[in-house]
Amino acid sequence: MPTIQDVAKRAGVAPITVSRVINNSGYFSEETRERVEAAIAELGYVPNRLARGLRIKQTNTLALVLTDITNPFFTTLARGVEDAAGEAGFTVTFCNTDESEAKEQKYLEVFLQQQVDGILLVPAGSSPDSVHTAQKNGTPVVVIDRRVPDVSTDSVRCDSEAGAYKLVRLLQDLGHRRIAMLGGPEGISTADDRLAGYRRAMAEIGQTGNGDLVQSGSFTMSSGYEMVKTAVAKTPRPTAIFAANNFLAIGALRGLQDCGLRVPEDVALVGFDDLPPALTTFPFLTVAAQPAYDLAQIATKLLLARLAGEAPETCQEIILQTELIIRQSSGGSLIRNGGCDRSLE
Amino acid sequence: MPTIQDVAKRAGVAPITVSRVINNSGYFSEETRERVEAAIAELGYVPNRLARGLRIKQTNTLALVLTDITNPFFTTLARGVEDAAGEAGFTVTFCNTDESEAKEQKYLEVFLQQQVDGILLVPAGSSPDSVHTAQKNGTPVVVIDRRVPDVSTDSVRCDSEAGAYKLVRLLQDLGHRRIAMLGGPEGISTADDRLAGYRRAMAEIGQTGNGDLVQSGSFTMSSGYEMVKTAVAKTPRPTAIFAANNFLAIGALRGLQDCGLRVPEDVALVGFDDLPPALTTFPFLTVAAQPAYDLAQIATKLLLARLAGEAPETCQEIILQTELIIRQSSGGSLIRNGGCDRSLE
DNA sequence: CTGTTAGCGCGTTCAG
DNA sequence: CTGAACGCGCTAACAG
Repeated sequence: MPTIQDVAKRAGVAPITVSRVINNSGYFSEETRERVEAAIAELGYVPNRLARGLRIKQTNTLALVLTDITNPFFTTLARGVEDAAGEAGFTVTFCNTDESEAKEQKYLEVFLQQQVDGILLVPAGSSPDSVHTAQKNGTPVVVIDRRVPDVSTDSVRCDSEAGAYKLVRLLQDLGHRRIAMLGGPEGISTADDRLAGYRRAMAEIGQTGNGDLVQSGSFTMSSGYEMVKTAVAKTPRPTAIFAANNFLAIGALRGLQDCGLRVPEDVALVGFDDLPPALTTFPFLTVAAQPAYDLAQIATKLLLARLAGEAPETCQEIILQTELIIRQSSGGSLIRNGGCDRSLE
Repeated sequence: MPTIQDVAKRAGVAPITVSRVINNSGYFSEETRERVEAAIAELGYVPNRLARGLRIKQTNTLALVLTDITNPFFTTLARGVEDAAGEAGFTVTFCNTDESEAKEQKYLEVFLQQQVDGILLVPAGSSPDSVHTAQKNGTPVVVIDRRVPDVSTDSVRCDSEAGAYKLVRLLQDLGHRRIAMLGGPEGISTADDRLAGYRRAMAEIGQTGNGDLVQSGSFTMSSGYEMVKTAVAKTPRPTAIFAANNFLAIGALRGLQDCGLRVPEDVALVGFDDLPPALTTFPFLTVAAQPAYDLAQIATKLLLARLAGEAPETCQEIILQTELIIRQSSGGSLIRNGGCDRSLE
């Protein structure tokens, strides 16, 4: 592969001149620019970013650490990050921790070694280690979607507590009193906050100790499937179910169908996180939807501002609200079409 | 940030000795290893991969160029690549071209500058430029999912022609003769091949010139929505629709519902690419499913073999088959539950 | 406007 | 088993 030296020789100039042309920095005449560009084209020269990064101590790269790349919420997030970073001339490197703190640590280490300029992190657990590691290294971090305890860091997320509260209140307004909760992993702030929102709403109707109606699992379809079966086996049977994320809701729906229970006639169902329209055969689930794309844009811009030294000294904590989207699965008087073809509506 | 020199000083050894310990190469005593590791821990030393890559001319990084990261087919692909690469100690860098050849060129340039060791490419168009650019640079490429004309390169994909043929034959076996096709972008091999499969099946029932039944658009929900409306406006109305990918199928379903047409009673519908169960409220669409994860694993292993110099000289072209998954949307005698709750089945 | 010198952090080469 | 010298490709700092 040709180097900047080869280009310089061919153009009859010094390497630094080639560098100036490539990066459009400093001064050079129009004529030398042409000569250099001709040489670059003739040789098929490709600048080496490793060498450049080593020299200038900046790579124009951001890292995005996701916990589950198969979840549309996170792919939408990824789009938002990529779009915002791209506009600023930054490249994004993704990875997928599979909700494992060990993987998270490993990837983070790799990113730091790669000298990424900043990190957008969806934490896989409640350990502050990753954030600390990055901060000790002097690499700015913005935490997305979830809280991490015991660290001071920029963070951008949705108000899960309020979203959950709204959903459960909706169910209560529809007349439900016995509402089961299918929760996410304990220690994950989104799971904890959604549970808190549920508890607050339930307390308002005088139910405080309804431990038997609450379960926690993982953010997967199979977990939703298992938990819902346990939930509907209780006596008396819950009349409504709140699933703490999109995969849990789908699993719950499957489980209810397998039990021969109709949604919403026999059991109402609401979930957290919407499914993209392009992936949904029949929009059916009532959900609290998070503005994933906006979340990502805001987080990325905050990180870029930090890198540019333009952000305020103190840590920023930005919290967006969810949107309640009411569809058939919650049932009740808000939906009026009572035919058998509701799911084709 | 501490460098290898700092660690060396602290441990009372030469930098090269630290290097040997880190990379577990060459010889060193147990005692020096301990001293070096202690120094690394005390200083919080993080090796600089830029410097390492610059020196050894290898980054242990693969690039994965995707056209649409919101499509589950591609996220599954990404998982497969990441898993296979991770096992071999390689890191994966993703990007998203949005089906734009210009973006593809831009990202490719960046990846080459970053000195990635190999590239997995889902081409956004039919131009061989990207593959040529990489090959001229000496960076191995494996093309995934789609064919690229006029280049000799490794490639791994599914047999779209045969998959489409199977789907259309299924419709024909169910009695359909007037079958409309909602195609993808011309020039994208998967779109072209699926059209070819459709044509072959239609020719077998004596229909060769059914140009009015064929449309082409983009691989999006809105395109499917538009095209299906045009399709059902024809006289006589088609009795079945073949959508060339998952987003097109969803869009078609929406369009049919908006026209007051029931699926499958009024119009049968089949699609290409399955939707992940965890994202599907009601499994409903009959599809030709592609083994995305396996595809990715095979492609990655092929690329890694190339890098290791273990692959045969000649270009490999690996073609997998699709699986026909029959659900309600194709209708007909193969489904027997004729109730109104079929979509909740 | 252009060039020279030096060094980013690491690992190969060769010598002990 | 350990180390010294050198260079990977690039650019900051300074000279001219």
